[in-house]
Amino acid sequence: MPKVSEQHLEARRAQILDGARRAFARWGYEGATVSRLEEEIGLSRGAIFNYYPDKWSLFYELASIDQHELLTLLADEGLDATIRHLTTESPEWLAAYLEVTRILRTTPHLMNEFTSRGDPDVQERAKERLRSAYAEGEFRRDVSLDDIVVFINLIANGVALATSLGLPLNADAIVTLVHS
Amino acid sequence: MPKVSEQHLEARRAQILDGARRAFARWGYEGATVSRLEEEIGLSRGAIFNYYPDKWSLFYELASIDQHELLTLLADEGLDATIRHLTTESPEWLAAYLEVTRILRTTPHLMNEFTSRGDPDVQERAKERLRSAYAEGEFRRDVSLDDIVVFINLIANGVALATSLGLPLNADAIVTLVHS
Amino acid sequence: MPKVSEQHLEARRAQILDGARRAFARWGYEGATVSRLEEEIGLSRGAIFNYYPDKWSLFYELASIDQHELLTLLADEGLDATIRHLTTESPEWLAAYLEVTRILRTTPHLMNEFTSRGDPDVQERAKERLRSAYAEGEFRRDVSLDDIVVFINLIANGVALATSLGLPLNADAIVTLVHS
Amino acid sequence: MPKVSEQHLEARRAQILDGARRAFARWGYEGATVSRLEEEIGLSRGAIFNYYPDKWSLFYELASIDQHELLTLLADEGLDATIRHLTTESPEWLAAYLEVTRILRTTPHLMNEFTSRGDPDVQERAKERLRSAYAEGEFRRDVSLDDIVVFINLIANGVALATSLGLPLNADAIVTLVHS
DNA sequence: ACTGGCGGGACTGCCCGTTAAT
DNA sequence: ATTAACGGGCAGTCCCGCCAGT
Repeated sequence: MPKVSEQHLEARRAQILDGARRAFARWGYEGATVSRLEEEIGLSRGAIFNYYPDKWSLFYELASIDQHELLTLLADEGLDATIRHLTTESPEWLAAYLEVTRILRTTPHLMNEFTSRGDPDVQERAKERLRSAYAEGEFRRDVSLDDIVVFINLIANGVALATSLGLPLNADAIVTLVHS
Repeated sequence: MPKVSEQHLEARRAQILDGARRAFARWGYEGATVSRLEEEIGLSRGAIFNYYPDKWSLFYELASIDQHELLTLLADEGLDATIRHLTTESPEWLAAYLEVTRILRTTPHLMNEFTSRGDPDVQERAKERLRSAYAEGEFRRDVSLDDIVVFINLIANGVALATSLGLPLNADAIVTLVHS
Repeated sequence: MPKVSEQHLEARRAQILDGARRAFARWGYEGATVSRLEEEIGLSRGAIFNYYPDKWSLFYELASIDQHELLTLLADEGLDATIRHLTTESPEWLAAYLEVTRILRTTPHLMNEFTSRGDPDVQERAKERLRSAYAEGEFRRDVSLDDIVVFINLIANGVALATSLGLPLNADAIVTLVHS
Repeated sequence: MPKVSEQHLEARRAQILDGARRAFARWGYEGATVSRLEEEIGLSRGAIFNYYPDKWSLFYELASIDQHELLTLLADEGLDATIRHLTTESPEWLAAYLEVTRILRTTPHLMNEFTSRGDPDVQERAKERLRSAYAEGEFRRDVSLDDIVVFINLIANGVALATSLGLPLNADAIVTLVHS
């Protein structure tokens, strides 16, 4: 029997995630000290750690949400829309996202958890979407679909990184180059 | 009249850079504490900081060496060789390289210094190489050279990031996809 | 809505200042390492630096309190009482006070802040007190008031320094010598 | 059988002392790192520590020289000249001199050594000079000579401190005020 | 539910004096 | 005699997360 309504709890979680995303975007993961998280979120340590056990799980939650969104977009709207989405995404947030690869790399436990997370259903749908696009000749046929998937991943990463570095990207050109 | 020979000094610098690269590769930039640098390098703080004023300049030196190598490769051997080189580069080291984008991003002063560094001559030669490849029709003509350069940067970043994340890359496929 | 009462906070501040004064008195400014401050205060780094941003501001606060006390004494009780007060002040603390002149000297920024701090009202009252004492012939007239003020400062500093060096001072003699 | 002439050794010692005095004056005792001493002296650590076992003994030597000079001046030229000398002495050096009182205070061993050092003969002559000045009525008679000596010490210290703080001193006024 | 005081660990960079090398 | 590489200690301070208190 919670003292406050479920809605209140949800609103708090949203508030915390929003603020945390801003803080991570602005300062990066390590640069986003708990103190800065407090500022950006508008709640104190106690409140934040009441909802998320530690800083990492906050970030983890945000990354999971993103991954889900991106895969859903890929499954529903296709590759072009996804790439365009990436180029318009907050560069700073993407940079923070990239930053944590170090933490993942140096703590294998987290790495496993991180990569195996996500809704298998959406992942399957996204893969299916790419498969049919390949079948319909949207991509070059002199390279296997698997390699194309890797390449697309690579483009996505590249876009993320370039965006995070502040390089001006021409989304149209990239979309064109990826195809045929 | 230095106490030790120039050779000794050079050897020490190499030893330090080598160890530092390993440490950064293994632990990431922030994860590579000075203590771990000491371990990996095999020298004490006193020795290390006798050659480089601080941790950052150590990393900076390594990054500069890399950039120079890469541009030289691009200028001399062309794009394909460069991409292949990237895919065989130590993933861990690349990850560390990516990690510092945060530091660069949040300290504009360093960002400027970092991006404007390097030998202008090599940079020009690399650009020239791409220009002539474009003129010779190695790349698609429905997109401007500028956009292609951005795209290639993007590929490079993507390769680096994918490699750092441990994704298995098929260099041939990527090289193929970049062309036409 | 703070977690602890204002009284608690005040008590903590007092505890910290007291301990810090003892530590500075015992070990001098530079000699009072944060570790020793912890010991003397009885709180951890975390607690101390929760109230004061750094070691210097701790010292600064103590010095400000002292200066205010001394000027108030001069304004209310006059010069003799002030000199007597100085001779009974903790020699060790005065020594620490003198020690920081080096820090002030070598960092002009701090010097300005340090000398321009304090309540102007009390300063004015103290000056006024000296002015009327001069007018009433308490001091020699063959020297200007300005020079006398400098001289008094000098005496104060000298008393502080002598006290800090452990010289036994005869307050009566000094008071006598300062006058007419 | 020294390899170099005694003169050379003496010159080196002088060079070291000169540079050290400048460094201490500029940076204070603790602020004068060995590196800065090297710069100012123009010799390396090895050379410096070849002549003086450590930083402290360097300072000690300088302080001893000063004390001797000052007492000699007092004995030969009298109080006024001594005070004037103090007011024209390098303020920075005096400040460094004051700074080490902390070190002396916190290490009783050094304190004893420091205060008991010096040529007893000169000390006696200086005292004698003051005694006769007192006898000839140069100072007030309503205060004992001992107290006057303390007072003069105090003035000296005060002058040193004030000078070190950059206060503009009117030597004439001070000399006047000390007398009669 | 929420606050923020607090503990204590860890970081980088600096500093002094030793010592191997010339 | 002189150099400078080098070891190792330690300083200040920041930071995360716990939990006492409201």
